[in-house]
Amino acid sequence: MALRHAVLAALLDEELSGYQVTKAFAAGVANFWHALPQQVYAELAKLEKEGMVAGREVVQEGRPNKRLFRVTGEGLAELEGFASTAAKPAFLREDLLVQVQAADHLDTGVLIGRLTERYAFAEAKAALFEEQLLRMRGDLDEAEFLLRGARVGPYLTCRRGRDFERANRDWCRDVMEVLRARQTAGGEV
Amino acid sequence: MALRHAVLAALLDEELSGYQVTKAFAAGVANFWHALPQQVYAELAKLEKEGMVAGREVVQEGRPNKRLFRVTGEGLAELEGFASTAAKPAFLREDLLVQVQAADHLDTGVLIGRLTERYAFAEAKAALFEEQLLRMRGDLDEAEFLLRGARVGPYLTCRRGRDFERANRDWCRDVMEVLRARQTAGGEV
DNA sequence: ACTGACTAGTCACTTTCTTGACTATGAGGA
DNA sequence: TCCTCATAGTCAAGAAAGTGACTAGTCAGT
Repeated sequence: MALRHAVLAALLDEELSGYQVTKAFAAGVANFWHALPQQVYAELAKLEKEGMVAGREVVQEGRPNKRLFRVTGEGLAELEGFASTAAKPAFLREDLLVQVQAADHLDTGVLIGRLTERYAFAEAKAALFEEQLLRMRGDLDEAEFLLRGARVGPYLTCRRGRDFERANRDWCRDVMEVLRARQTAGGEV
Repeated sequence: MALRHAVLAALLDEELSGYQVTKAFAAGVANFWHALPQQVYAELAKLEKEGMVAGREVVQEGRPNKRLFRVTGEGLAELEGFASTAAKPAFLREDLLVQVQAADHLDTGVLIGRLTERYAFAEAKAALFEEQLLRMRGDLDEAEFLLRGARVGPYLTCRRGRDFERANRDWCRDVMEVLRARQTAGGEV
């Protein structure tokens, strides 16, 4: 039941529409969680019913009206409660890891294909996070921003996202190297 | 539907009982996936019905009998199919990230508590993975093992698990440093 | 004699996540 | 004019994952 808390956390700093929250989750502001539009809207509806968020209709011209949500006092209390109970650590859960686990029994060429894809994805994602970090800290250098910046929470989670994807990228590179070296060595013998 | 493939991958190198697979998943051989006993047994039953794994009863003395499973040709084909379709990249999905995202609105002391817990957990997990790696490569040095060792798949995924937990540990440390520095700086102003 | 831990496994239930489709409106380009 | 994309959101159904409780025997320690 952490999706609700992720939604609350996303709404803390700004008033957003469901659509905007969705975007945030899709893009990678969801460096800290991931969810589809349907889940986001459903969760927002539940949160509103429970009084954790308050929505207000905004009439727009030239595009559909929207509802902006903000976190209420109760919502903040809920988040505080969540933060004060132990967080369960996440596990790595990647299809690619399962595939590499079976590497010795599968075709190396196919696997290298998967690794190449994941490498490119990780690289792109890391670059995206890096951009976000730059935007967030503006013209301050990182140390200064972390000490005196207004909101460091999103910055810190974004940094974790960046480093995670960098680690994925490096791991893909290393695994490909090993697989290629073994192919060559296998030929030698 | 990757649990089934994770189970298949776990059974590739050795014939295991459901209980042993469970252990593997619980401990951290599940560096690449995580599942509870109930899920493992249910998946094994399904896989057997579909002919992906074959079980055989082993009568034991002094302890309950068990059923050992091995992957069949069909099971291997299923894994090959899985490896040849694109792997969907995983996202970070940690309670603690959600909590840190909201850091600017929550009590720093409470958060540092969570971070300390996660730090210790990550440290312990990383050490465990490191031990496993040592066991797997025996007296060979890493480069030699990766080039000539019999089975490198599990080694490579375990290395990813270790590095993941190290990254978690380092991130926790950095976040705590930032939060503490800001508390002090806040007091100054 | 009792307690707790380990082996080996199962049932029932709930929550969460994912898939796929569908409603509208307006803007910009071929 | 038609097509596609972006905004803004909803419904229904199903697969996957997680929770809690429970059986039953063995072994080591207190």
